[in-house]
Amino acid sequence: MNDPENTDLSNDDSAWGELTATDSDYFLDRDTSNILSDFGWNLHASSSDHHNLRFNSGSIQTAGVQPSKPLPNLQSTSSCSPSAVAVTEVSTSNNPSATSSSSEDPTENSTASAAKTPETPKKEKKKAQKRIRQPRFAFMTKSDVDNLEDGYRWRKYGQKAVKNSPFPRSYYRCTNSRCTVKKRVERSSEDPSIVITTYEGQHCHQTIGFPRGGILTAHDPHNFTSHHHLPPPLPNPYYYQELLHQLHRDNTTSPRLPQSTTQNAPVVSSNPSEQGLLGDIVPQTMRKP
DNA sequence: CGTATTTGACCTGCGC
DNA sequence: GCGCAGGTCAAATACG
Repeated sequence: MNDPENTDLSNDDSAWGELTATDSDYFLDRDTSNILSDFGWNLHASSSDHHNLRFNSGSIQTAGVQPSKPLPNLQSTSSCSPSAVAVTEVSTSNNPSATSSSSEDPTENSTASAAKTPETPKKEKKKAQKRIRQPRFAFMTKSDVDNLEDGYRWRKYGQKAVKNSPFPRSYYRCTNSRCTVKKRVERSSEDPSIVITTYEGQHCHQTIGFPRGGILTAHDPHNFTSHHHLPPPLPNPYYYQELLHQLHRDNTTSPRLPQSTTQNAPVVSSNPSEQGLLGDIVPQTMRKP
């Protein structure tokens, strides 16, 4: 393969730039509202919002796989429904040609890879239905921990060594049996302190809170002095919604980007805990249920 | 005992 | 067609 996103993402800004251009990945610096709506989140952020969401070098790098064509009515509320997610023609990580479209089967969703079964009956089924790629988006976070808390529970189902990277990539799946959201976590080969998280799909349920830090942590962002834990709950539609609102609000008052109070690293973390970005972004409603 | 993680094997897709 | 790399499965293991 030709240098998949993993290495690209972890490399530098230019890499992300490439992704944007060649891989049709979603970058929030384009049109946030469109992107989110494509993800099924009917949000309407003002055009100014995307300024705040410009997570290029120095902020959260957010990218996702953009469907070759507008996603068909992807409602987050029903994303768990096979029909809802169905027919999302999206390009794979880096291979525009690797597109596929078909109905998604939540149960069998494991995609074609359900493979491993010695029996062949499933094999045929696999062939019948191509692997489906759901919209994805990734972001980089400066963190010591790989598995960032995002309010959801994830179950690790695999780990793979990544080419051109000394760090393995971990594969997680939402523990919600109905939820087909997956995420990949890997460290940047360039900057080991940066964690690259890629989400795929949408949650069809709400967060369960922060198991370890407790959602209470989000209650007072200022308490987050450490830049561990607390990843941006990106995949959460609700979160995004509030995120946009918050950003929009901030933008109108001060055009500052989510600043990193930690260090002036090449890639600023999205750490809510340490900087405003997600920490500040956490909506009041979420802080105070 | 139930749940989560680890890890080797297998499958798929793509480039050559 | 072959080989490589990414992605997933599932048995074994660890943990609370």
